[in-house]
Amino acid sequence: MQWTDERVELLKKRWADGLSASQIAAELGGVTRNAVIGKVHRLGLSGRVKAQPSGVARLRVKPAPTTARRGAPSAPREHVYASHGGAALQAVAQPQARVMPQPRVTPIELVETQFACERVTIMELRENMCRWPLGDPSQTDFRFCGGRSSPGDAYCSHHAQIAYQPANDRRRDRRPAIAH
DNA sequence: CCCTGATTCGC
DNA sequence: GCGAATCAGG
Repeated sequence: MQWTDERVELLKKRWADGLSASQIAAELGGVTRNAVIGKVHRLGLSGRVKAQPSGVARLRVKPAPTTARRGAPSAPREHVYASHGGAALQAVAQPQARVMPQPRVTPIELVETQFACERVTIMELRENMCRWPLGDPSQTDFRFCGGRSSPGDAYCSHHAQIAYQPANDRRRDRRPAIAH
């Protein structure tokens, strides 16, 4: 694939939108996230507006000329960050919690977490995560189980058991009620 | 492990 | 210029 003007423009836009490199790569197609990141750097777009904590410029010392080749794991690159933001972190003192932590337990959670689902949002859902729905898809608190599933499989082992329950097994209610 | 961006360097 | 391999981090 080549970086046509159109693709570059879309890349710029999505990058400005805050999408991750992998997301952009998926949208563009034909490129990996590495390609996207590489291009971003070549375009000089790197370093998205990340609330620079203090006035400390994120200076990066030029790496000393090294004899180590790419991929030499035992050749430790010297740490080159001039600042790690330590001062800025200290400046942000944690305010005392004014409100007691509350065990917010909604009825839905009572029911749905009985099997310790990950409860991921659709954005967090990945290929190898269980897509068992939790709750009302029209509500904002709708989640998916998110448990580990074999890549390509819709559900985790637990929910697959429910989903693919053979019809002739249902006769005498052998399995626990489908509560979740 | 899943992911993120950053960097190097052979091509 | 491109991007895989790698690093460093969340």
